[in-house]
Amino acid sequence: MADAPVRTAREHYHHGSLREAMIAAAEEVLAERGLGGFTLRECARRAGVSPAAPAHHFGNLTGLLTAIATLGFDDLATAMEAAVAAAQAERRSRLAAIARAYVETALANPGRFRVVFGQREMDRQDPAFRAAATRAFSILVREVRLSRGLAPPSSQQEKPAPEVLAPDLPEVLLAWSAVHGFATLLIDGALDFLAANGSRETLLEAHAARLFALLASALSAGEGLAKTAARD
Amino acid sequence: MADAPVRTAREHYHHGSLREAMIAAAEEVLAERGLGGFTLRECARRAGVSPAAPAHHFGNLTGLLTAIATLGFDDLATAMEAAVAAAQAERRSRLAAIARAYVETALANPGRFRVVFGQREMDRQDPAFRAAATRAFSILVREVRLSRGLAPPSSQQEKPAPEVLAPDLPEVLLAWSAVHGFATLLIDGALDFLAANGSRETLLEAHAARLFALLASALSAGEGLAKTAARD
DNA sequence: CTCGTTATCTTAACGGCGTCAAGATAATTT
DNA sequence: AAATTATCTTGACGCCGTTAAGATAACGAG
Repeated sequence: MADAPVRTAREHYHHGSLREAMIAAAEEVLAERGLGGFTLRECARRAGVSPAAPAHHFGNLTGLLTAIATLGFDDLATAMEAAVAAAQAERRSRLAAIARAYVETALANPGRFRVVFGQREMDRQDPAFRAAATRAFSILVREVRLSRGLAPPSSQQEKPAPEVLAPDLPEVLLAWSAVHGFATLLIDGALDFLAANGSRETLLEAHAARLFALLASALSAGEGLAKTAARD
Repeated sequence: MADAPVRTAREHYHHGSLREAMIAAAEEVLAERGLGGFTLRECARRAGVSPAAPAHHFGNLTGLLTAIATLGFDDLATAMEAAVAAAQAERRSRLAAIARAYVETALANPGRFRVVFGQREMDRQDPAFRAAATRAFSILVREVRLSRGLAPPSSQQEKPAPEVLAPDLPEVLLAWSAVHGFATLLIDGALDFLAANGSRETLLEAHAARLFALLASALSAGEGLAKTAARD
């Protein structure tokens, strides 16, 4: 909750830092009730403010969701970087580490994760959002290349022009799709039938290792892919 | 639209076949406005009926969505079977065919696909829904096993006890995750930055073949996986 | 065929939602 | 000190899902 206003200001007519308070409230509501129970009015209520107040800061609900999505994407990128840093060991384990970080982030707050991927109307063209998305994607591209024994793209190349990563695009897409799909299936409950009565965290623990190992071996085996795919 | 009532009955007090009419209207709304613009009242309106009428047939919105999800899962399974039948050629192309069918189904009506995977509250315990889900999953399990040169599980085994497919579970999960993730990323617009100004169908055409080939080779290469995965 | 019973649908209302227009109040600039 | 601007409240609008009460049709039993 954290009284964000710089100094008191709660009972003042002007809130003082409503933007931060709204975002904090929104994250709270998402964690507590999920995306389904997410409401602009409820966020305003928790920020101690009238339903119309947020309009000036975010325009409308879409604006608030875009802000949340941007933060969520940033956290995703941060979690991935942290995971890589913690497991610099071997190429294969780096990829598994970011995969695990990705899924764990999704599972830790599914509502937030759903906002990031636009399950509710938001502005994917927003510059800040695009920057966060690009950052996360660049990490993935870099790690996929590393895992295949290739040089990562120059870090100057902030905006990954599609041509630059073209040769690795299938591998990157496979990695992202597999990890994102696993995360999505998990938080949507589509895999619950696999766990007699365990939680989704249990499901993750049970299958993540083998799944990511399989993915990693698929990517490195792909070095000779062109032929392999055509072989049979 | 299709005037479903068995005979006239449109201006009658009793609709006659409201259940079917509601489902048809719901599919229409989903196709037209997506899940975001989906509304029980709008469906009732199109069925030519008061907002309270559907309650008797579906209980509430959740009931309607569960019915839609069941049909959607069934169509998914049917599309996969049809794709396999059309491409019986070779093991590898069978898997690519169902993968393509899966993604194309998602792309053809994203709103419907989102309902199937519970982006809006529904009853995943509903027996009819579970049956449809099990059917689709069984197809995937069978095809993954076939692609690895193994005998498919006996078709008697309608309900795939987790133990039965345990040895292949990582492969099945990778396949499902990759395909589902690709479909999800596509319909959520997360991959739009890859297409300068093309449609999502263009994106699919551009990347599906290489992506699915890579996936297929990953699965068959996994025959020696046990050791690889255990090594950690 | 008639009559009660049951299934189906309508009307009217409730509270909650996102959003907008008008006005009040504080902060900031001039 | 006054004027301007930014911020927030109030009150209203239309739409939403759901419910309760009553109207109407279909149906089975006598």
